Amino acid sequence: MDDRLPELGDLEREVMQLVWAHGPVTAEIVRERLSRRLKESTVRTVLRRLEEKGYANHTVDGRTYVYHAAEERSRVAAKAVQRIVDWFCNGSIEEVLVGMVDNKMLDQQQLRTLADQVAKAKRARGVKKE
Amino acid sequence: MDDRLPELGDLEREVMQLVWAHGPVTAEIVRERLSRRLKESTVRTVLRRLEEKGYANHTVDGRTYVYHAAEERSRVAAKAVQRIVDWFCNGSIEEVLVGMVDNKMLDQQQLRTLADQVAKAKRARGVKKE
DNA sequence: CTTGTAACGCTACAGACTGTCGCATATACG
DNA sequence: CGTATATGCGACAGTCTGTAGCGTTACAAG
Repeated sequence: MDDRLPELGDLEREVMQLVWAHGPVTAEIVRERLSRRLKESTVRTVLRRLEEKGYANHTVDGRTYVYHAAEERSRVAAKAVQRIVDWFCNGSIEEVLVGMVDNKMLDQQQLRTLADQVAKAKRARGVKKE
Repeated sequence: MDDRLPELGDLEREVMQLVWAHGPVTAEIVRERLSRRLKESTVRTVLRRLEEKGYANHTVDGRTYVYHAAEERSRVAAKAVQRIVDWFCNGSIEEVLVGMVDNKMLDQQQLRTLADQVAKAKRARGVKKE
């Protein structure tokens, strides 16, 4: 449940962005949307590796592979953050948040608003998911 | 001011932990504290690379190099998180935080307490630093 | 001044990971 | 059955990381 997803390279990350952004996609679709112009085989290799790494799944439609994100973007982000926290702050999320405030990446105003948003979101969803 | 620090390998990270934990250190000190038993040259190489990457500085004491962390641990962590946020959430910290709550890494209770702590910390320090 | 010793940086090297493909293969369609 | 197309596999170069040997330099004792 808390499987550590391997890190991604730049291209891999860009591809995942697309998968997350435009729902299930084929290698061809990804190729088109991609900023860089790459060969299909390149795209397919990346997609395959993404699957090996556990970031994506694929289903078959006719003879075409359709790739889906294996995990929600926010979930992956959360895990990545969790790892950072474990590495640099002995697991203290507080420390990171404080650091972010110190770094002007986040101010108390935002943090507070956030707490409310989260509380609301949880209340709205908590019922049907738990 | 928002220089992107390169990522660290496992050993590099472990060494940085030591630098942060036991203030300024020499290669020898690091070597002793390190879990793995490594050659001095190895440790020195890592320290040097850490400096090249901008994570550490060194001053000279006699003929010995003393390494200091170039940035606070919490600051580095914050930047790392910032990067995650940029990559996976279009810069929306909220999304990550929400993801963390969804993922049970953080609950509203904690978030709220956090907001208070931060506010207090900022008030206590804000005066003399700004 | 010469030499032993300790600390340093430089260079190297193998293994992993990543970006990029070419190519042999399999399969739906006419 | 042959052609086109989508697939996976294998490959290769470049980079990063862990790990270390070695030549060099500076300080201390003889």
